[in-house]
Amino acid sequence: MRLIQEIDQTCCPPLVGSVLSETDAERLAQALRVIADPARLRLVSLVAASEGGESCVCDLTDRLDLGQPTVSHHLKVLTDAGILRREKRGRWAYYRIEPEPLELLRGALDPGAVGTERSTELGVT
Amino acid sequence: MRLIQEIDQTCCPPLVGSVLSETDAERLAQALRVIADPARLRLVSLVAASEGGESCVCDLTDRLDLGQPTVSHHLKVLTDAGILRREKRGRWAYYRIEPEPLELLRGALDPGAVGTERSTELGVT
DNA sequence: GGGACATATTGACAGCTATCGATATATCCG
DNA sequence: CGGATATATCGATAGCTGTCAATATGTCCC
Repeated sequence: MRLIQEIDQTCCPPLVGSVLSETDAERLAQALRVIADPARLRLVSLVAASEGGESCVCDLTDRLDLGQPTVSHHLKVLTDAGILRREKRGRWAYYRIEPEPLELLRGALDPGAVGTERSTELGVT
Repeated sequence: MRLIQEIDQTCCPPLVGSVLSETDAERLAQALRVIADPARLRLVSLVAASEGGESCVCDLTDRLDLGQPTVSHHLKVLTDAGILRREKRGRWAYYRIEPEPLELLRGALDPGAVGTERSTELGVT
């Protein structure tokens, strides 16, 4: 039983700039854990690089040296997180990138204030 | 026994733009796992927000609701990854952010080619 | 030296998760 | 309907890691 772990607007306050609350840290960590896996990184990379911007599971399974259930599992994790979108057409399931979540994660990693004095200007709690 | 897992220039080819090799995916995943933890995210956030850009361990231990050995462990993981730098002065150890690794990770997440045709232009393997 | 303090290391353990084989579900086709 | 194909789900397991208590190391000061 896996919980939905959608990466939404509220998941990713910037890592630097103000101190992360326990809740925010938990949320951001959960979002990062989704992509902190080699198989899932390769899946995202494969889908993004595929022509038409989408891949069906069979293509992905072929290239990952992992069993089909395992690939399916990773795709579910990525989809639940909102990073991939699933569309079923006939017997096949096609996955494509949903750009926003990755962009949000990226934004959370650095607002450009690392190592500067800006951090103290922003009302540290 | 923990391996050094320095995040260097070679760790983070872009996630999107070409297909990640198994090795690159493993490296990037390892780097992401370092920050995919709520305690470590809060540590980075705390250090970045502290005045002077540095904190000693005692300050961090106070604010994390975790035991001192646990905080020390997380600081070691972050330091081994190159995200924090340790400087010992007297009895105290001070940690500060090393901006580059986070910036590299951030860069790996998206070169701006998500969902565009650019990915196919870049020589997909 | 010796006590107090700050931090690091060690060893143990519980919880999580990546993986697999087996099976279920769903869709197409003849 | 029945077989074939594509994907998802289930149950089990092994390996990893975050956490802690106990202890070690290092530093200052009297």
